[in-house]
Amino acid sequence: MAHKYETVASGIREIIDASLVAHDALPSERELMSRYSVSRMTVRAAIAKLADEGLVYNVHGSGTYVGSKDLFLKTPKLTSFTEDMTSRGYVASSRPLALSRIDADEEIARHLGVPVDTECTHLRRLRLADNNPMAIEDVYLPRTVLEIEHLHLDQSLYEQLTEAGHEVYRAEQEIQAITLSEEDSRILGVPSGSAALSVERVSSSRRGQLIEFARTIYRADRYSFHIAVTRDNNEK
Amino acid sequence: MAHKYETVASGIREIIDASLVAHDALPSERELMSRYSVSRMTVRAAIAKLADEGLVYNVHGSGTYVGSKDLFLKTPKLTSFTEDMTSRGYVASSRPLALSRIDADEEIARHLGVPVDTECTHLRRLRLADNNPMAIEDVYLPRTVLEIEHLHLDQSLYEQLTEAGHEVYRAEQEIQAITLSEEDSRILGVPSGSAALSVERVSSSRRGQLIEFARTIYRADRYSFHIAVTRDNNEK
DNA sequence: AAGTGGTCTAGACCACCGC
DNA sequence: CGGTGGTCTAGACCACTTC
Repeated sequence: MAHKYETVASGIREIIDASLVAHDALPSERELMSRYSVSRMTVRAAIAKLADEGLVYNVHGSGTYVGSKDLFLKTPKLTSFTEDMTSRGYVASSRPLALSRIDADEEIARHLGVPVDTECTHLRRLRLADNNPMAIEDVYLPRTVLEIEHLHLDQSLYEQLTEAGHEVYRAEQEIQAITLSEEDSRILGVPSGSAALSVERVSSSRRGQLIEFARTIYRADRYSFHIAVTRDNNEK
Repeated sequence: MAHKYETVASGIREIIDASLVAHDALPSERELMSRYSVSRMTVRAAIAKLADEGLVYNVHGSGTYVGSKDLFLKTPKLTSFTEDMTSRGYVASSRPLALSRIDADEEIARHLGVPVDTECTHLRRLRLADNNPMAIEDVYLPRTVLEIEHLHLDQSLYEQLTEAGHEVYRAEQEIQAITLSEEDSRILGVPSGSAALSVERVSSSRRGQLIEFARTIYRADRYSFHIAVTRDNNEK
């Protein structure tokens, strides 16, 4: 355990697991200070971390309390398809449908922030969960980010990007409902004209460099999107 | 300006607006300390607030930088339909379709965490943007939260809930693609069988009490969901 | 090696809640 | 009123990036 506040945070987790339920009060910050022999700032750093995850919440002047279990879910996180499926209890797999070098059309160029006709790598994959079709994914990468010859279909794309010095840190996602094309319906094994969930993702590095544009089309009958949001009343 | 860190945060905003663009470095924390005559912790509190909003980001050992404009605004936030439409540049309006007292069925009871047959208030509204149908919204509230006689159709529901001591603080949302029913297609003015975006929301207070279950069905041709996500590599 | 953000101490006073 | 979390000071050392 590298840092003290992480030790304290783990300790608080144990206290909660051992003896507290939703809306019970935690020991006060001053009590935790002496219990772990740390300064108050360290206790507050630990609590801030747990509050960020929604495990506890603060009430000014009253105390810190255990959050309700129904609301445990973390802030939405950027995950790979494999991570996403694993967390949903499926075994993820993948079948390549196409891999080619293309010139960016207007839409791809706009999303990647590059000029039209910039050389790009295009990868189209069928994504499966427990060996059943779940989604069709199209990924577009500027050739300068990852050359097509260096792309290994049997390794995680994010891992390869990290190794190439383009670690994905954040992404913007646009979620919409669409009606499946004839071809996509056939690939996904659903009736033609079915509804589907389209997720367009633009990924970037910590420093803001655009790395990837991807569109994933999920079967509506097998996939939904779950996010937790909070109301920010303390702006400005 | 109540607190010093807010003053510092405003000052940093001004510095950015006046002379910095995306990925430029901010003055160092120690420089800001002396410039505003505050302690380092206060500077860090200000920067933490701005980083939370995505306006700046930290790089350990290097500096604090201005976030890229494309990526800064969209931390997912819990918004009312009116706020949402306003931020998208539309004028929101509403037309009540039904208001009744019902007994919770299994689904509603599960979402609201109450026994089946608990008395609830049900409000169904057509939501319009610039006077064009955008969505159909069904809201279910336990009667103990807001009695049907106290519900005013001409006032914001969230305002009324706040006044009744049930301020909505966070929500879990489930987003999926659906195929519109005959009736909903007619109400929304789209062809029968069109795809639509369904957003189910369970709202709760800061203390975790479940307040509201709502399902909003958006026209797929007019609405999409935009969220920014980050990759959390620092868990555990 | 110099400069940056990350963690931490040992105090202090303020704002808010509940009795 | 006493106890709580919220803000703040004036230092310190560590970890990391950059040159």
